[in-house]
Amino acid sequence: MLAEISFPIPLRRTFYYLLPEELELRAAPGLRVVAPLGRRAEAVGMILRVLPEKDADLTRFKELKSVARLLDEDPLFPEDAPALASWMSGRWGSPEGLCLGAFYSHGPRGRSPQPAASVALAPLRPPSELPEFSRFCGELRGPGGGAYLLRLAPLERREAVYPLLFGSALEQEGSQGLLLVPDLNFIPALRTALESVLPGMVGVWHSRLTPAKRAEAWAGAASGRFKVMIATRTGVFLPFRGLRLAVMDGEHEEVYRQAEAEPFYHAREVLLRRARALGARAVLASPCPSLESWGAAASGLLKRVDAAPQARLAGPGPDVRVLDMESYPGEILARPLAEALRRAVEAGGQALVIAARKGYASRLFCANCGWMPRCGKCGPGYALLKSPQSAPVLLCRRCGRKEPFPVVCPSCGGKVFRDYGTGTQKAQEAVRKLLPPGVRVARFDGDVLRGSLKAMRSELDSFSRGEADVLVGTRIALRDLGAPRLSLAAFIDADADLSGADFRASEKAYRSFYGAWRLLGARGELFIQTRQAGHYVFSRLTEMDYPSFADGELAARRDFFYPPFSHLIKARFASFDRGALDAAASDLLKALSFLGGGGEAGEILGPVTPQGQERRKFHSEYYLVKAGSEAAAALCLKKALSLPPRPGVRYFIEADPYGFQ
DNA sequence: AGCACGCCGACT
DNA sequence: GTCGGCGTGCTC
Repeated sequence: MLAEISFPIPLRRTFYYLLPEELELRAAPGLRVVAPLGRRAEAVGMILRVLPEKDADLTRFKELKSVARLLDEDPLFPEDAPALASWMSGRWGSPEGLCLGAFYSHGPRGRSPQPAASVALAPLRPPSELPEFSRFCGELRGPGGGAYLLRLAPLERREAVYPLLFGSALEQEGSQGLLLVPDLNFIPALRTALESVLPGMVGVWHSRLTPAKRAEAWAGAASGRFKVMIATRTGVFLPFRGLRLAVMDGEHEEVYRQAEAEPFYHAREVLLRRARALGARAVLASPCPSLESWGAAASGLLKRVDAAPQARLAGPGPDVRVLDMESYPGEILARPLAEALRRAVEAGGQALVIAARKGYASRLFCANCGWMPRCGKCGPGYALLKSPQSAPVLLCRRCGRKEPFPVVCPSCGGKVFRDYGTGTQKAQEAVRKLLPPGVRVARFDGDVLRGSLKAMRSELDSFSRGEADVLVGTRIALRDLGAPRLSLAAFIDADADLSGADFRASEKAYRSFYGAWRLLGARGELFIQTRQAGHYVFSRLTEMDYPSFADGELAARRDFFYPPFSHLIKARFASFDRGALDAAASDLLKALSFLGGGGEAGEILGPVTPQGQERRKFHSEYYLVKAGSEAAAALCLKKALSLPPRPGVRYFIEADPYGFQ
C-alpha cells in the first residue's frame, strides 16, 4: 500500500511513499508521519490518503521511499485539517502543504499525547445588570454552533467578560475553549482571570514560549488537559479534542492577518471556518468591530450581540474639537490645544498625545536646495530618529536600513537640514517645551529599536498607573491603556491616517478617535488636528456612535465595491525592463478577462505606479482586482499565481492586501 | 522550508 | 593553503 503525504514545504504537490507492512493497518488520513524527504533524513508530514499501488501513477519515479513511522494513533484534527488547508490555499494563495503545516508543524516532533481526564465545571451566574449579556451566556450553555459578533460595553474589561463566557460554555465535561488575543501582553491578566474560573486548566500559546513550554501547551490542548487556551494568532491552528467555544478578542486588529511569511491567512476567517467545521461556537468580540464583521452581521452571517446597549456614556461625553491646521501654520500643537494641555496638566489631569508616526520626523531635506536622502534600495525618503544617548540617524521605514545623519548635502554642499512631519519624539519634545519642568512626559511607540519593547512597555504602564502626566505615542498606545486621571486626548496629525489610497483609512481613524473618546469617559476634551476638517469622518464625531458610523461606512463600501462587498487581489509587477513589465501586465489582464462579463461581478483598477518611482530606471506598478465573490476571487488568485513567468520580471500577488501606497 | 553542492574572499 | 559566504537546485 501507498500513502499520499503532504509536507510543509512551498511546493504545490504531494508525495507518494510506500507503507511498510507493519504500518499498513494503522495508517489513515490525518495522521502525522515521519519520512525521509530529499536530503533530509526525517521530515514530518501528514497522510492525505492511503491507496493501493495500482491507483497511483508511479511511472515518473525511479524508486519510492518508505514511511519511517507514524506519530499519531488517531487524527489530531477531527475537523479535517486538509480540507481547511485546501480552502486556505485557495483563499490566500500559499501552497496547500504550508497551509496544512500551520496546523501540525508548530507542535513538538514527538508522539501524540494520550487523552487526559477532564473535569466538569461548577455552574456560574453572570451578573444580572447586563440583561443582554446574561441572555447570551445562557445561549452559550445550550448545544450547537453559530457565529456571533459581540459588541462589548465601552469600558467593559475583558478580564470580567471572558471568564463568564467560557464558564458558561464549557460546563460540559471534555469541552474546550480558545481565546485569541491580538497581543502577547494581554495574556497574563487574562490567564489570571480565567484561572479563577478554571483553576489549573488554562494553557497559554504564543511565539515566545520556550521549546519545553511550547510542547507542553500543544500537548495539553491536544490531550484536553487544558480546557481553555489563550493564544496569539497562530493559536487558531492548535489541536483540540472538544472545542466548544472560540473567542477572538479585538477582532478588528490587523495583527490577526499573517502577510509577512507564508502561509498567508487571516486568523479571523480561519477561526470562523474551523469553528463551523467542529460544530463549535465562534465569538468575534470588539467595541468597534471591523467593517468585514459588521457587514457579515448585517447580512446575517454573524449574530449580533450588543452588550453595549448604550453606546453613549452617562454624561455628556468628551468635548470634541476638530482644529483646522490651515489656520495654524507651522505649529506642532495648535494654540488652542497647547493652552488646553497646559490647563489640563495644571489641574492635575493626564493627557494623551497621539502622533502619526514613531521617530522624530518623517522626512529630512536640505534647507538650501531641497535634496532629500533616500534609501537606495527602497526609494522613499528616510525617517529621522533622535536619541538622547547617540547622534541622530536616518531610518528606512520599509527595509529598516539605518544611515548616519548627513554632514553635507551631496547636491549643493549645504550644511543646514530641516525636517518635516511630526513623529512621537518631536511631539514629546514639543510637549516638554510647553509644560513646566516637573511634568512627567512618557512616550510609547511600539518597538522603535528592537529589544527596547520592555522599556517602552514600562513607559506605558507608568502612565496607566497615573505616575506620568502626559503620554506621547502612536495610536498603538490606545490599545491597552489605562489612564486614571485622563482629561485630554489629542491627535496631532489626523491627516497622515486619512491621506493615501487606503480604503480602510476612515475606519482606522474613526476607531482611534473612538478609542480615545472612550478612555476620556464622560468628561474631558478630545482634540483632532487636521488639514481636511471637512472630511466625513469628522462630521459626526461629537456623538461618537460607532454603529451609525459603521452603517454609513458600510454603505460607502457597497457603493465603491470595496470589502466586504468585494474581495481584493493586488498584483504587482517589478522590472528594469519596461517592455517585459507591460507584457506581464497584459498577461494578467488577458487571464482575468472573464471578470465583469458573464454575470461574474468584478473589475480591475490600475495600473498604479507607486509615488516617487515615475522617473527611475526600475519600474513597478500594480493592479487591484475586485471580485464579487470569494469563489471568483479564488479563481483570479489562482490565475494570477499561474501567469507564465517573464524573464526579468518579479511578481507579487497578494490576496486581501492591507495598506496601499 | 531545509539541506547540499559549488564557486569566490579573509583567516586559524 | 582551509573556512565560510549565500546563489542554485532538488525533494515521492
